[in-house]
Amino acid sequence: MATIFDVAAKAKVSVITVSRLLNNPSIVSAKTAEKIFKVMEDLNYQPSEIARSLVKKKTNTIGVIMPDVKNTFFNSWFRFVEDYASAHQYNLLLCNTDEDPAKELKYIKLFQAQRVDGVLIVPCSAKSAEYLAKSNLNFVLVDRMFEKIKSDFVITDHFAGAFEATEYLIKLGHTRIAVLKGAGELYPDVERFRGFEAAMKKYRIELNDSFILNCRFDELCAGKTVKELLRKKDKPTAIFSFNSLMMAGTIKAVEDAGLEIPKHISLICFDKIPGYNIFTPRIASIVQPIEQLGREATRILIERIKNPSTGRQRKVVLKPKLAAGGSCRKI
Amino acid sequence: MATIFDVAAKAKVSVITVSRLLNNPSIVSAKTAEKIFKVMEDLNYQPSEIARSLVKKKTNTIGVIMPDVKNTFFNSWFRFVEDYASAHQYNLLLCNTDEDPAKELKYIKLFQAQRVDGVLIVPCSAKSAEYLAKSNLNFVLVDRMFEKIKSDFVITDHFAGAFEATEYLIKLGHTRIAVLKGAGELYPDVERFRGFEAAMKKYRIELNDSFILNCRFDELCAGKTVKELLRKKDKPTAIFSFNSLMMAGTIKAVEDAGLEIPKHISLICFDKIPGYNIFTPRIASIVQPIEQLGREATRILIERIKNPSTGRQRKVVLKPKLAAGGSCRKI
DNA sequence: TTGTAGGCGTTATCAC
DNA sequence: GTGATAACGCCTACAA
Repeated sequence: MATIFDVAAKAKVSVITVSRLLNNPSIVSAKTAEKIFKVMEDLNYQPSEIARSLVKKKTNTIGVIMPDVKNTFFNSWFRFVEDYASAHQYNLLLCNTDEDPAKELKYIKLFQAQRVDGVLIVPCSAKSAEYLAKSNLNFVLVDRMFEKIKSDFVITDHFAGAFEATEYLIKLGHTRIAVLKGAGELYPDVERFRGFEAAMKKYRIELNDSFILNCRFDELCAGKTVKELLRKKDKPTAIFSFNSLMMAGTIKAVEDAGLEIPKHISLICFDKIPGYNIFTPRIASIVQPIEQLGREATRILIERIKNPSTGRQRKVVLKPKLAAGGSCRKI
Repeated sequence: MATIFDVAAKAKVSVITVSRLLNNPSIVSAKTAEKIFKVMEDLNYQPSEIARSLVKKKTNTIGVIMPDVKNTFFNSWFRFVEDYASAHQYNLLLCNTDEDPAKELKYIKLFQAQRVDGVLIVPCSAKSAEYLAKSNLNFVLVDRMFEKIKSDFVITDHFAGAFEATEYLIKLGHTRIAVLKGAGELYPDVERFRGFEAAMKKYRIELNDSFILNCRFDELCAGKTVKELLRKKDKPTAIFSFNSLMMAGTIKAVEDAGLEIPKHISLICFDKIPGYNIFTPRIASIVQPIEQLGREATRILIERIKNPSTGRQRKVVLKPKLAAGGSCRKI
């Protein structure tokens, strides 16, 4: 690959003139500029961002860490990030953690070594966030935050979303509501459960332990769990799933049990299920403001990159929206 | 961020000793090594991959260019790429083209400037591939190829897949088969149509022009197109969609028209539709070997990166598989 | 086993 | 308006 020296030599100017043409074209004479441009063309010269990064101490790269691009929620979020980043001349390095804290930490260190200008992360462990906070990296937590860690974050108001969904069911007459939640300490999950509890409390409905179901955030586990639930005598009239994949498993289990939606059971969940637009009835869901989650997070990160000294913590909490659907019925 | 000099100074050794510890630990004495490691820890030192790349002329980065990560097919492909790449110490830069040739070329040049070691691309234009072929970049075309361009590629046998799907319908007794294809010159689309034609010809079924429908590869267009199709007197008994998003649109149009699947109309398509596992009946589909498409492409690319001189063109053509489903009925 | 000098491709600094 | 030189952080010779 041609270097700036080759260009300079062939154009019979000094290296620095070529460099200036690239970075500050106005101070190079038109004649010289034209000559150099031609040589660049001939040599198909592309300035090395590597070398440039080395001296500028800036890579114009943002590292993105998320659980899994296969998840509709995350890949659609990623596109909004990309659009904003790309419009501001930033490239994206992408890594998936599969909710594995070890992978996560590994990737963070990798980004550090790559000297990315900033990190956008949907963290799966408080440890990573702590590491980031102690590091010199600019970063923004997305979708999940940790009380004890002071950092910028952009999240959805999971509490409000779950509260609204629960209230929606209650107002339709449901009291026997099962929730499908994760077993761990993930921020959204914990908040959502708090929202659920709060709504139940507000309407003085007692929680039924056998309706509070912990499982992995995937179809398989949800399918099994719901299948068991539906075998019991004591059935819920509605199921609220904290995750769309678990809802997919739920739907299958419900159909396998020969029950109809919403005739025998009402369903609602967080995020749209994959293929939500062809599935009938439309599953009611709490829709997160994905576009803002992507755009705002990236905007804030770039802001911080440009002005790292700012001590002020940027906290963005976005309201989700309830999208009603035929999957919930009045009883 | 601490540099190798800081580490060397604090550990009271020379820079090169630190460097060696990083690159060839065995030739550094255990005592010195320990001392240096401790300092690294203290300083939270991460060697700069930027500087390293500059001197090694190697970035350990692979650039990935694809139409859209939101598409299930591509994001699942990407994960296989990531797994393989990550296991071989390569990082991934990701860009989406939205099938826009201008964006595509822009991203290729960007990768060139970033000095990525190689490019994995699902190209949307022959021009990009030509540019790549003329450039000094290592690259592998994925899912799509161009006859006139000599390059490594890993693709699915689209012709065979479409042939099999069509034959499947024919053997079920269908002759009035509509195809939903793209309007452009995209390799998979062209090949699939050839496969469709070949199967029809084999069974001496005449093509009906009004059953050959061109549209964009999205739900909306497919929905509209199929809606119109179903309003006509002359209806097909089966629809074969070349893309899963178009199939989603088709399903909606079919349901809107009050038709039942597969009672009134049989459906089959390429790739799994989003939410395929909860939709009933299961839509029959031609399943591409995504894992191999990801793994093989990455493997070949890395092979070429390690041995760029090899002139031999690596061509991998993978067979897709027909996954039957309740969406097709015998007539 | 450890160290010195030079170079990777660019830009910043100071000169002309 | 243009140019020489040092610096960015690391590694590859070659020496000791």
